[in-house]
Amino acid sequence: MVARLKDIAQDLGLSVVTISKVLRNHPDIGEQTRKRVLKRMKELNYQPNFAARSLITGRSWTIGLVVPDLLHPFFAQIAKAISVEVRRKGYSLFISSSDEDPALEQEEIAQLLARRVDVMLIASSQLTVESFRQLEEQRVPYILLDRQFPGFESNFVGVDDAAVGVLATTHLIEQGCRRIAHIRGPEISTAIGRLNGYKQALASHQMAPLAGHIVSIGPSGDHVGDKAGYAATVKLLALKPRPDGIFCFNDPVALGTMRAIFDAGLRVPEDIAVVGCGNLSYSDFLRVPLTSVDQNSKMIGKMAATQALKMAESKTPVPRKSALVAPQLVVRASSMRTKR
Amino acid sequence: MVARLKDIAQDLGLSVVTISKVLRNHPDIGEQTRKRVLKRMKELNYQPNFAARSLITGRSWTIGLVVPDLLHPFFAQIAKAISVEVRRKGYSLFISSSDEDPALEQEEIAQLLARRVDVMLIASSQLTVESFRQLEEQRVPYILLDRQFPGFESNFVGVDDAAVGVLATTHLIEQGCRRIAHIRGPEISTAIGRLNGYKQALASHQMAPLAGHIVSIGPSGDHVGDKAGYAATVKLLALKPRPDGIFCFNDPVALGTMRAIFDAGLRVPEDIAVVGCGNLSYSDFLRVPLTSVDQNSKMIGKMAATQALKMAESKTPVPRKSALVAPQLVVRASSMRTKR
DNA sequence: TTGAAAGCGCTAACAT
DNA sequence: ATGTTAGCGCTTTCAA
Repeated sequence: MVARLKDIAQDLGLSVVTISKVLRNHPDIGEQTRKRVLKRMKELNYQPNFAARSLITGRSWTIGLVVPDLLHPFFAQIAKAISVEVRRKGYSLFISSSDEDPALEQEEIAQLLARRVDVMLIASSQLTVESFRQLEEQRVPYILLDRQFPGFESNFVGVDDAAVGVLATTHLIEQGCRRIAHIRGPEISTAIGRLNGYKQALASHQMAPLAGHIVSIGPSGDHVGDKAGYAATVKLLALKPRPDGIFCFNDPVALGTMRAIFDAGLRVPEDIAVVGCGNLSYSDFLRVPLTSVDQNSKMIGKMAATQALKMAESKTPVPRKSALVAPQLVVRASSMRTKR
Repeated sequence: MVARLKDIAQDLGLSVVTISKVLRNHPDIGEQTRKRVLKRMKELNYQPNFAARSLITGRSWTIGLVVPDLLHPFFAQIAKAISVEVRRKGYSLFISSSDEDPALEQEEIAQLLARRVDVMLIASSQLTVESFRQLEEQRVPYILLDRQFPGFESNFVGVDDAAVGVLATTHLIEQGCRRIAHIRGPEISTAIGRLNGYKQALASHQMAPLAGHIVSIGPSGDHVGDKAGYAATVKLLALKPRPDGIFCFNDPVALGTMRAIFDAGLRVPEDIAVVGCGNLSYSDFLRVPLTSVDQNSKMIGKMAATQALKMAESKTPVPRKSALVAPQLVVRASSMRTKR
């Protein structure tokens, strides 16, 4: 059988409360007693019963994470980083993958809420802000990851998407591109931020997007990003004059873009330079290695975990905090038009 | 405040027990009463307190999953599939990433055990079988994923690794390769199984591995697979005669292999055909798209979840079961030497 | 068909 | 420095 405080108490002729105090490093316990108790705990490999503890403290020592797609390396990396950080403090992590389905996400949030998680971390695939109401109502602290909602104040950790756009676009300009197109993502904060960064970078070089140079992949998710990128690029290639640089919403889109360029008999980067976002692990191994903006997902996970732990530990509500992580450009062949 | 059974009982002038019975669909409750209770539950958005329930039933409605690396698409896919399946039945999933570190894995298992998970699912990075003892002792049902331990009986779900080796090697033979090398993985069941399949396929075609045609990537994990694959391939290319086909332990290794072949001024597949394992998502986008054996990780996750749920629900120990999932060959350019 | 009593393992508040 | 009492929210057993 699994040992309980009561067992240890009986073995040692002490009361349950004394054992409990030792367990939680309560100060007023005699040195002798403490040692005896700890010894016996080791012997029995005692593990506190979290359910019992939760019942009385009202805390579950548990954190919930909901991501749109666990298969996506960006979210997998975040999940991994969070898992590592919170475990150190004795928390365990529920992870749930919503498959980019808002209805499923709602259910998952509800289920984790029923588990009385101490904090919720959500990379939401919602378009509206409704599902966060139940969190507010139940007073469960939560942090949004990666995607924000305009006009909705909340704790947030994610990459600085405007900086992503600036970084990528400025790089293309510096590589000599003069007709830089952007294949933008769907109507979520990340895509909007990158688009804004793109415009901003052009503006600071006295440039502006040419007609038809901003195309959208539509509402499609990452799993079909390459197909959407291909289609979008075909449109761009039909323009006259055609672009000489393309900043893609993300790496899967950039793969489709490069394929479309090759299929048209053109070269990367000589005819068209390409920059993606995400810095996926395969970027090095492509026909033309892909320049990409790294989102620093590990750091996002770490910061989210730190903030989550702070919120879990604090008795009183922690002030809202929005943390933007700096992205980083990783230059590879797909954009190297200048020799160095 | 969050609603409790007691609140509903008071509101309706019933006892807590009655409410509890309605909650669990207990038969002997009057139709009228049941309806009244359910109505009130909806109104209050009642969610049962899992901690209280666990405390008395001894079940947590929780499942633990430990993988070596959540970033690896193979494990991410398994985790995702399991998460989907178990949620349907009202279970939540703790996911933990051990970073291929046996000591960390031990800790994570211990922590999840302390959480009283109903079932443990483990893709172990252990070399020995020690850490499973605590599971046996505490009588927590568990299932090993992907990696087995010779001579150690346990529940297991994974791909049929011998079939992986047979599939890949037979394919290379059929493509006309006659000097087929194998870059094998570390001393774990998956690598050993694939190696055996490789030998077996050669044998059934009256062939045998040539001298020096089996090289190992050593103990390195997947994150440096490409470097290890590169080094191993350099050795193979030095052989006379050199191989005309290489079956690689996994896709990252195959990437390194192809790079080494290109660096040597040779062509894939004309000079050397290459087959990997894992069918990673980028396989289509490489300089030469990579033929790979798919491990059917989604199915592995699904079967593991089904088995786990069966074990969680059953009062008595469920008979041991070892399930091998059939792999599938996905042919791409890296091995297509014959026209069709 | 409904409810009263007991208790799961632990912690908080208050004695001693 | 140690122990007593009470109770967290729920389920189980048994009685009405």
